[in-house]
Amino acid sequence: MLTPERQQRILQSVKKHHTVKIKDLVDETGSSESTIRRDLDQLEEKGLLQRVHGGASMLQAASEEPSMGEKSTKNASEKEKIASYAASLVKDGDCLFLDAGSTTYAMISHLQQKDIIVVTNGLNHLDLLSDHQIKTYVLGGLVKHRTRAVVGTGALQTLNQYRFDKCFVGTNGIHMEDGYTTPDPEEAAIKRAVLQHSRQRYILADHTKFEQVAFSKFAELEEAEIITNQHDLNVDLYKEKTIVKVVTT
Amino acid sequence: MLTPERQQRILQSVKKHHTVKIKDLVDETGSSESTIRRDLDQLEEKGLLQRVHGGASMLQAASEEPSMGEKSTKNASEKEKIASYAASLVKDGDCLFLDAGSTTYAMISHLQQKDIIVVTNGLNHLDLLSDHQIKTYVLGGLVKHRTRAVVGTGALQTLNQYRFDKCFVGTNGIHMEDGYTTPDPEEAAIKRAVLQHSRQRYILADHTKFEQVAFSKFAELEEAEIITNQHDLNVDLYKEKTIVKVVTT
DNA sequence: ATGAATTTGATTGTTTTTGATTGAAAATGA
DNA sequence: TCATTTTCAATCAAAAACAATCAAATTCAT
Repeated sequence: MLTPERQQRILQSVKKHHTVKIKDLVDETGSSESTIRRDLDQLEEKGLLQRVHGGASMLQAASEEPSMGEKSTKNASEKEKIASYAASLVKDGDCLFLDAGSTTYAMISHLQQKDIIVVTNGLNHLDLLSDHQIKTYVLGGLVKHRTRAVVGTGALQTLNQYRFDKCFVGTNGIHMEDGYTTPDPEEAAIKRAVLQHSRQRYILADHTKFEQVAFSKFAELEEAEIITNQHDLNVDLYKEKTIVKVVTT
Repeated sequence: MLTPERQQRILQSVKKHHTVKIKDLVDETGSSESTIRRDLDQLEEKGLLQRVHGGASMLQAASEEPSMGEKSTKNASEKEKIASYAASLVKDGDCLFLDAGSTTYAMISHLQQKDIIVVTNGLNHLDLLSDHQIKTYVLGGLVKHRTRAVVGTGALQTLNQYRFDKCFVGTNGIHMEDGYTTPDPEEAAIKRAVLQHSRQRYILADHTKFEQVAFSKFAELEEAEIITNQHDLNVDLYKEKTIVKVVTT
């Protein structure tokens, strides 16, 4: 692969995901770590991205949509921790569902070399899953452009064909009375169906999601375990209703 | 091979792939490395491409996503011409299927601002479709990493839910006796099912696909119209079996 | 046809790029 | 905090690509 092409791919990847790990770039391009490192140095020199420990991220100035961009980068390290722990729960031979969303996306890098089958409705996930040679099924249905998720009745029907050992689902709100909620009714329908078809059910949520309520409810607290990170809020109350794993490291 | 012809081929190759390796150009033209090197130097001198270590790439200015306006004017590649014509067949209100593959991919840019619904099994298509805000459904099923297509029984079942006004399908081989063929049986199965569910059926194929036979047959010649570009081969024989549109402009 | 001019392909030694290695630095986890 | 793991920067040898050169082949003009 020629240098300009490789660097172009790197830039695209950074633009698309806001942050990339060197390891993922190595997988994606097939080049060595040294080469990627040199590329990143050059690209930073040109002011096209920002080097960070373990990879690279977009420049602050260049992030066009402050709302969306910030949202997905802000709690990146916390999401990474949650994702890392979640991935450690996955065993060889598992068949799992990965919800669309940035936290579940972060899981993928930690799943490599596991002999598993992944089903997902997150279109952004597919690139990385391909890179890691993970056997992947995608739900069929309407493509939601904003969230890059597959939704709709078609997706629900596709889901009926599958049963999962474990599922990892994101949420926008966790609340004692109102359970798990998300803004989009169609995505909620998917999440609901996924939970119904899975033996073990995990909700991935950083601390900003607690005590929040969004429009569409997709499950009661008891119906899934919560994986979250450490924060001020005391989660003992929630622990009375379901298992809550607080990832500390 | 004559010098102007060779350099023309080089330019085409650069335009097509954005970057080319010298080795590939050597294989493609049958000339020696030295000659190619000299050609590249000259072409760079003229400002028609950019030399990079190991090959050449398009000029920075042109390497940005070419806007559709200029693309459709003169120097459109053969694939572009086919894609452009195919897109012109699409009318407001149509529901259509776009096969995975580069020619159908090229159609997408020409579909903007049409009020249509697109169904596809090509994962690479989704980004562009999203960009153009085209209402899109994706087939569900196994993700074929190499071709970035969705295949498998799941996809076939999903297909049963849809009926198309028009479908645009790629192929690897077109042959008088053996009909339309493609190397992968699973992708062939998809193509077959798509044709069955569509009112009007178009096969997109540049001239290299004629008189070729691949492993898996997915339809007889009569079952679809062919859209191709102009070339030496006389297609009258094929016209006895089905409609063949030869795109000239 | 003959000789000059041009183009081509092979060869040479040089430069650039690449990937692996190593010890230092940073992040992580207890 | 300290030990462990991960990432980093620097270095180096191998590989790939390069520019320069030259002889053979081709083309062209006379």
